[in-house]
Amino acid sequence: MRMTTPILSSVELPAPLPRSFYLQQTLIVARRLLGKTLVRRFPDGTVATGRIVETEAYTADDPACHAFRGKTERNRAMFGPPGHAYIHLNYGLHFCLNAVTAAEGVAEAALIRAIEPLQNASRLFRNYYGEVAAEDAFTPEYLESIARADKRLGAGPGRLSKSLAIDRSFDDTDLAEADSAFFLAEGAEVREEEVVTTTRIGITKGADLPWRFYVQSSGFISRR
DNA sequence: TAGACGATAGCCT
DNA sequence: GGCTATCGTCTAA
Repeated sequence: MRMTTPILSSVELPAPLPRSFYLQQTLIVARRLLGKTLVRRFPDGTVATGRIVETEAYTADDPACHAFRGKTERNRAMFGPPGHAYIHLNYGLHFCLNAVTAAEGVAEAALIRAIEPLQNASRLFRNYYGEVAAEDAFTPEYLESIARADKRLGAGPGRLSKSLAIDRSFDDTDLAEADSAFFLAEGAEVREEEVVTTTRIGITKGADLPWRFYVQSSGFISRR
C-alpha cells in the first residue's frame, strides 16, 4: 500500500537565515553553518530538511577557489550578493552546493559538504536511488527510518546534491528567501568542542589550509 | 579550438 | 585502498 509523501505546510517552515549572516568572515560562516538546517522545497510542494554537518571555506585570495583567477561565466554567482547559492559541476559528474559569502563583488563561498537527513528523508532516498520497487512493501515510517540512517543521502557534496535534486540550473538561488527552492535556516547550536577543524578534501592548491569543519559526533561525514 | 584537469563517488580487489 | 567514469570549464595557442 503506497502512502502519500508527508507535506509540510509553509507555516511549519523555519525562517531563512538573514543575509547579514553571510556577511561575516567566510571562515566564520563555514563554521557557523554547522548545525544549521537546509530546507528544500520540491516542485510538487513537499519539503525535506537536513542538518548541515560538514563545510569548507573558499576565499578570494585562496588558490583553490574557483574565483581566484577572476570572474567567469561559471563562477559569476560567487561575485554576486551574499546569501545566494553557487553551484558547480565537479569531475563532470557531481554538483556541489556553496553558500556565497562576503560583500557583493568579493568572490568567497562556503561549500556545504554533508547533511544529516531530518524531515522527509524518504523523499531524498527516492531522489538518490530512483523509485524503489520494494518501496510498497514497507510502511512510510519504516522507509523514513531507513532513509534517515542512510549515509549515502548526504555524506559528500555530490551525494547531497543528488538527494536534494539540486543541479546547475539552481545556481544563484537566494538562500535568504523563504520562497526559494531551497534555503538555509536556524538549527541546533553545535558546541565548540564538537567541531573538528581540518584540511580540505580533494584539492591540490591551498591543500594545507585548515578550512574544513565538521561535527565530530555525526555519522554523516564524507571523510574522517 | 584542442588539451588538460578538477572542491567526487562507486565499484572492485 | 586503488582505479576510473565522465564532461564542463579554463587556458593557451
